[in-house]
Amino acid sequence: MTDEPHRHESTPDEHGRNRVRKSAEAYRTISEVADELHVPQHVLRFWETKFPRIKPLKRGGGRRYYRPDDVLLLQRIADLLYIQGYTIKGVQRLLRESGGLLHDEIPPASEEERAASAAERARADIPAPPAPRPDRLPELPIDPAPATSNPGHAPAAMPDADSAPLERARAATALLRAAMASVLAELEDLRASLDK
DNA sequence: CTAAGCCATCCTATGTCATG
DNA sequence: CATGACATAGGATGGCTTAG
Repeated sequence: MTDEPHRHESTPDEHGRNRVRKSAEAYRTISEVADELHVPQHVLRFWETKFPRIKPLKRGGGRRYYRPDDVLLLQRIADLLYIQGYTIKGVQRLLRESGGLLHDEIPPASEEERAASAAERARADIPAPPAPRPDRLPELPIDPAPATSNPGHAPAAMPDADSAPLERARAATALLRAAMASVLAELEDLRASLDK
């Protein structure tokens, strides 16, 4: 089979690099996916070992080519891990329990799942991991990726499809940044007073 | 016998480095 | 860009000893 991953026209990316812009259906290399998700490459490989459902195409030399489906799934995993605060186990269970459902259909944090995940955390005594300051950060429900409910059509991957959850994630990130900046300022003050 | 304290080991979720 | 080995920090777990 000549499953040559298809590329598309080339345009400079936001960094000015002349990067190949791919269509929604295009296959992506690990570096592209890592860039897109803001996750280091080794983390993607690590996830591959933890989530058997992540199965990028491998071509000669062992190079990975991620399908849009894979990218979506990875996006969802990243969201659950980093935004929702699930553990890998929790995400694994979500995927398992969601049966055949994939990325765009991972049960949007039903009460049971929330409870199960909370129970798991309680058992492990995990304090709501990336411990976003509860008094400041907005609740980010596992988005049901509503826009993706156009079965058989353009992959949910692309911009508008997921923009709402993306916006929420961005808002949360901005708040986190602000919180971290103030913590950093405090630490610097402390250090300054210690240096005296 | 039981509770408490200490220590070693394992696990998790990455991160780093070497090498191909 | 790939794989694999090793490192890390914090928490969980289990075994052993000691004191009441």
